Amino acid sequence: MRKSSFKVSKAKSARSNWSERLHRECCKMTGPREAILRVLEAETRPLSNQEIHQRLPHRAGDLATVYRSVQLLERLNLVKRFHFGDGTARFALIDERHQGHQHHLVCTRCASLVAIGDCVVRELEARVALQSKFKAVTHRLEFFGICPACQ
Amino acid sequence: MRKSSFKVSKAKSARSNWSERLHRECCKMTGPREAILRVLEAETRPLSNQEIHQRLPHRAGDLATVYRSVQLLERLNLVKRFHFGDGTARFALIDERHQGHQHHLVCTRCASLVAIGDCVVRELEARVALQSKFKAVTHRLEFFGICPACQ
DNA sequence: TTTATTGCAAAGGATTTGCATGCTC
DNA sequence: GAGCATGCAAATCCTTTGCAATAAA
Repeated sequence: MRKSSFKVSKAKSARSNWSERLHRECCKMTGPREAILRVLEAETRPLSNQEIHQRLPHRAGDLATVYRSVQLLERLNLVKRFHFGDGTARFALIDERHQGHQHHLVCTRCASLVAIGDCVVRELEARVALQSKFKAVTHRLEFFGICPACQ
Repeated sequence: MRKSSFKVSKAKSARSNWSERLHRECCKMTGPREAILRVLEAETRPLSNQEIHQRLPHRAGDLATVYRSVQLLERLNLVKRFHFGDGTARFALIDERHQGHQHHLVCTRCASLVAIGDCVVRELEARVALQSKFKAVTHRLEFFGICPACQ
């Protein structure tokens, strides 16, 4: 079956990509880290540290390790951090095709996620940077709403 | 002097607006609440609860009261909450002319603030809502950078 | 073997809450 | 006077950190 074999090879390559990315920064590919990445791979919606920890295979990683790993993975641009406004950070795997820059529509009831195609803010960002004389200007844009299932 | 008398009357009307807004929701205009609003009025950049508390006139409000008041004022749409990514919420008075919908460019070093003229995301928001079948779609957009003084 | 990483427990910081007292309306 | 708001202290929740033990390269 074409489809499944494609999936397997895709998964494999993702895992070795992770490993490579880690090694490039003198970090090790450990059990907990791979487990965390798999948890994030299995769920599209952003997960809190707690939620990641709960989904980990039995005894595969302490909560503190989840915090540390997720922080590392963020630095390596493998995961993206979300702020929904409650004081809890949530994380999702970055879609490689968008190089980490992508915006989302998030359901405020169930936290399910829809990716928004393009970033229309880039031009505005350039203009803003120019006019304000700020350097290293970035932006954060998220949409919120109530998804069909929760309505 | 025209300018200052204008300022005074503007301040007065702002204060009675606050009062009115509070009464509309069966809330009282108390000493601490007015003091907090004045602190926010005096500073354009968003302040944390701690910072608000420190700027309060002597003994005019407990830190817990600041938390409670700011929460209330947010609900009444008098102040806007900012998340800069460190785990601390910051608050600023809402500019009435923008009905609470405005975007900002924030300096990541000193938290100084520049308001961005228009919201270019409105149209995109409508499109997003339509395609995704989400209801009550809103968005949050902030720009970050390093201001001229901090460069 | 060397060095990064983990687990555990404790600390830190922001925020919330319970409750008796005090203050607006 | 009635009911909301405050002060104070304790409790919660998320997150970070120190350090000895462990696992990856």
